[in-house]
Amino acid sequence: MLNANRLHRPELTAPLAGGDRKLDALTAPNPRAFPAGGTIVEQGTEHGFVYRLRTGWAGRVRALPDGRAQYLMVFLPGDLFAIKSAFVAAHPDAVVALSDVTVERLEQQRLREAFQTDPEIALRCTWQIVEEERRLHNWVVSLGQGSAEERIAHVLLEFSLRLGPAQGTSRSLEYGMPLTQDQLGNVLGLTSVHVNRVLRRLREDGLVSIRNRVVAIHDPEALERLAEPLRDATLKAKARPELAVG
Amino acid sequence: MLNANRLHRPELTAPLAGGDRKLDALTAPNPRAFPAGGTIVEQGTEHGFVYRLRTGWAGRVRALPDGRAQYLMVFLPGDLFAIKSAFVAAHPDAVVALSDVTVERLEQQRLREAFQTDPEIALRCTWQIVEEERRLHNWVVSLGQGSAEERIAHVLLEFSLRLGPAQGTSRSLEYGMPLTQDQLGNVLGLTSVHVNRVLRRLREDGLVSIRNRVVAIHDPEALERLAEPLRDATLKAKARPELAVG
DNA sequence: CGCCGACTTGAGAAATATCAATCTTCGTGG
DNA sequence: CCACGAAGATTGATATTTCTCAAGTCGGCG
Repeated sequence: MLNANRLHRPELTAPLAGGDRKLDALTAPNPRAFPAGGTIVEQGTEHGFVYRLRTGWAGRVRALPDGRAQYLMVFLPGDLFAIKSAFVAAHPDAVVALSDVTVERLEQQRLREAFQTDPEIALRCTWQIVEEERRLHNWVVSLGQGSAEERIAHVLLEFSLRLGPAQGTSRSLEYGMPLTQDQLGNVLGLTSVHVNRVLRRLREDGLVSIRNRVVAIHDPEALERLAEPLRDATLKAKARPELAVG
Repeated sequence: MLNANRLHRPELTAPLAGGDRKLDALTAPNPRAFPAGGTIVEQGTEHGFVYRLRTGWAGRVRALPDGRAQYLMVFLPGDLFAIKSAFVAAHPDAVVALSDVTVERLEQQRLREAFQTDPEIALRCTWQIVEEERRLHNWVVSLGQGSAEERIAHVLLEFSLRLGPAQGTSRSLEYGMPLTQDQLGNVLGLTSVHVNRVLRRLREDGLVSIRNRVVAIHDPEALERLAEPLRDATLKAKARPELAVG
């Protein structure tokens, strides 16, 4: 059975972990595997499933008609996606595998029923939706106001926080990160060349380095100082969304 | 009583309009007025209300510790906001009045009850949440990939579309728009100086002009051609979110 | 009248993109 | 085990976009 640790979810405190475990019961027996670069959910299709990422990284990406591309969300193990499709029509953007991944599928119909009868399930799903909005808000702030340096510092720290418990610490100072610099550019709204140059500067300044798909944070304080302006207040206050009592 | 037309919501087809009317019954008797620049919802506070914007423009804005600011959402008449606070803990960002506004307040408690018993209410609220995410996705694409010109063209067209029915056409070629160039910059992630220069170019090229808080679109086709790469597929397909049957 | 906020414009600086070569790594077939 | 090829990373030179700073200008309003 999956648990919060295996799912790498620092935020999943007890009630969320409970909901997460209960999702197992709704999960189709055999997880599906996709190779890096594969398309997990096609653009604009309707489909009867909600997904939970079991291993690997995935991302929602929008392809512009002229060839540009922009990632709209990065999913790490434990994240639910296409969750809103359980409640509304399909999303217009594809979800692709950023590394080799395995995903679990949940039938929309059964999830909807469980959502209405089981508060823990409802909390787990609601948390995902709210968390996703929080990330989008931060993303807008990052793209709108952050310099390349700030954006990169911020995103590397965010991944670190989200992966934290996987390494048994509250923050991973070293973690696997499958994105190419090109993909990182499409996450951050920068060209891969510029991502590369900024990463070099950060490496030369001893803040952080990426080698072999592994991020190593050498000076967490300095990196946080850099990303500080983009840091969202929710994290500072350690606030957690709580289900309002109906 | 409010109706879809007065609320300026092109998207509110019958079932949404029905939910909208039903919200009237949940609305506190006296709408509140705020002057331009006023704070409707303070940053980080808990409050027992959901709001519906009746007249004027408002925006959710994040202030960075170093003085920068970034808007996360622009609300037009008819929009519900702080809606998620009915289901989860408070949002960390303030909502401010971009013009003189009047807002209606809805008690969270009563809205939650109505949400669970009335499908039209549920649809109306769900639509708002999904719509907000759609806008955020487009915003990320715009900030991440759009040039200043594209972003400005795109946002002016978006406002036009959202206000459309107010002028009795499907698209307003002329509409009031209370944002200063400074605020527009904080929406688009640009400085007001640059916003100004780009607007001048667009004006000189005969695409669009802003005078006296009024946007006049002189060449809709050319403006759309400019914004085309940022246009979201949902609009092209005229897809509308539909409540899945539980 | 005179001030204040918003808009406008200019000059120059900084950030980021573009184009074009390498260089490295790594898997794969011979 | 090696050669090769492809994809990603790195770097340089240059162009473009956007910002910064500074100085007006314009229009409404007390």
